[in-house]
Amino acid sequence: MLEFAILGLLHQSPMHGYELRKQLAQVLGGLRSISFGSLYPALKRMHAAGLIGTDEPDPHALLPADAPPLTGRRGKVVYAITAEGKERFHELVCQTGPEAYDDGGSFGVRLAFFGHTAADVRLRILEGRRRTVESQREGLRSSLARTRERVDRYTLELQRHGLESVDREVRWLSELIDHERREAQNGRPAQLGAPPE
Amino acid sequence: MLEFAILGLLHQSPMHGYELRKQLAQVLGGLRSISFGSLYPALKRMHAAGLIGTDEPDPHALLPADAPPLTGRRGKVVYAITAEGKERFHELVCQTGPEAYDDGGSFGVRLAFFGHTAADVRLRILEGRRRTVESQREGLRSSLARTRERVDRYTLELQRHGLESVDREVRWLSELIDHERREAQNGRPAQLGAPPE
DNA sequence: CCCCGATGTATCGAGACGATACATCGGGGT
DNA sequence: ACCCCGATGTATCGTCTCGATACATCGGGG
Repeated sequence: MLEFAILGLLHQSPMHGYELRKQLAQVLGGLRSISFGSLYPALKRMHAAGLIGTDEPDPHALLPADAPPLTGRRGKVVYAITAEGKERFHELVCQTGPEAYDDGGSFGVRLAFFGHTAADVRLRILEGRRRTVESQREGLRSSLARTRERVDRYTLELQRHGLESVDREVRWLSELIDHERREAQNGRPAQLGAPPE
Repeated sequence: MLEFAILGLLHQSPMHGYELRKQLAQVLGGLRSISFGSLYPALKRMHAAGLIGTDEPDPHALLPADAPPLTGRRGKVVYAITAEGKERFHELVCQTGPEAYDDGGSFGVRLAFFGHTAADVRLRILEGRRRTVESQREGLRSSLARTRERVDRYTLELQRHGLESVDREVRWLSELIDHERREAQNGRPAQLGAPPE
C-alpha cells in the first residue's frame, strides 16, 4: 500500500522523504496523508529489499559558491527507484484482486496511479470496487431497515449519512466505469491483456 | 477510542466479546467495525485497569434443566462495566477537545453515544467537527484549484469526489447543529454544564 | 452420526500512528 | 548584528490496530 505509493511517486522522479510525504498527500486526494513514523520505516524496509536506492551525498562535502540555485536541500537523503523497484511496481500495478479495491485506502492509491495502469486492469479494479461498495450499501440498507425505531436518533442519522455516502460512491464509480467503456470503444479497438512486461 | 465504545456499550448491558463486536459494527454506522485482534487486547487492558470486570462463571458448572432459554452462551466470558469504568466513561463523554472530533473514527463513536452526552457538549463537538471538515474542504479546494490541469484525470476525479464528500458532510453537520439549536430553544431553557454524575 | 456454519476466545507478527527529538536553513524583526 | 521562528528534513519510540490463524463448542440438517 504505502510501498505501492512510494514506488509510484519515485517512478516519476527521485525525491526526499519530506517531499514524498507532501506529494503523497496530494495524490491521495488531499484528505488522508501518511505520518513520518510510517514513511521512514517503509523507506528503510524498501531500501533493504533493494526496491529503492539512496543518493546519499557526502555530508561533509563543502558546497562551492557555484551552487546558489539549490533551494535549501543540502546533504539530505534522496531516494530513487531501482530496476527491481520498477519491476515490483509493474507487478503491483497489474494486480486486480480484492487487495486492489477493498477498504483501507488501497483503492485510492490505485486510482491515483491509473495513468500507469492498463485499460482492462483499470476497468476490473473499478468494477471490483463497485461490487465492494454495493455490498456495503446493501448491508447498510438492511441494517437501517431492521434497526429503524430501535436505535438512537444520532445513530440513525449516522447510518443515514453513511448510506448516502456509499450511494454517492457507487454512482461516482459507475460514471468512471462508463467513461472507461466509452473510451475503450472509441479509440483503441480491444487492448485486452496486460502487456507481458 | 475503542475504550470509549466498549465502555459505552457495556454501560447499557454486560456482554460477550463477540456480541460486543456486532453491536460495535451497528453503532459505528455499519461500515467500519473492529477486529478481534483489537478487541480482545483492549478488553484485557481495560480489565487490568479495573474499568471492566469479568463475570467468568465456573466452566464446570453443570447447567440444570431449569435454564433452557439460554441461547447457547455457556461458560464464556461476560464483561461488565465497573464503577471506575462508569467514571472514566463520564470523563470521556465530557471531553470537547479536538480528540473528540478529529479524524480517525472518534467522531463517529462520539456521535453514536450522544444519548449519554449533555446538550452543550453535543453542540461543541458538532461545531468542532464542522470546523475540522471545513478546513479540510478549504485545503482541498485550493489544492484542486492549484493542481487542475497539472495532474492526472483520475487524481482530479478523486479530489473532486473527495471535495463533494466533505461538502456533503459539512451540510449534514450543519443540519444536526441547527436541530440541536432549535431543540435547545424549544424544550429546556438552558441546560448548561453536564449533570455532575 | 457426522459434518458444517455460527458462536466464541485468543495470539502472533507486521505495520501504522502520534509524539517527540533532533538539526539546518532563510527571513523578518529589533 | 543578533535572535528567534517557521519550514524543511531525518529518525525513533511505545502503543495500538489489523489480518491471519488457531482453537473449541453448540445446534441443526443430511
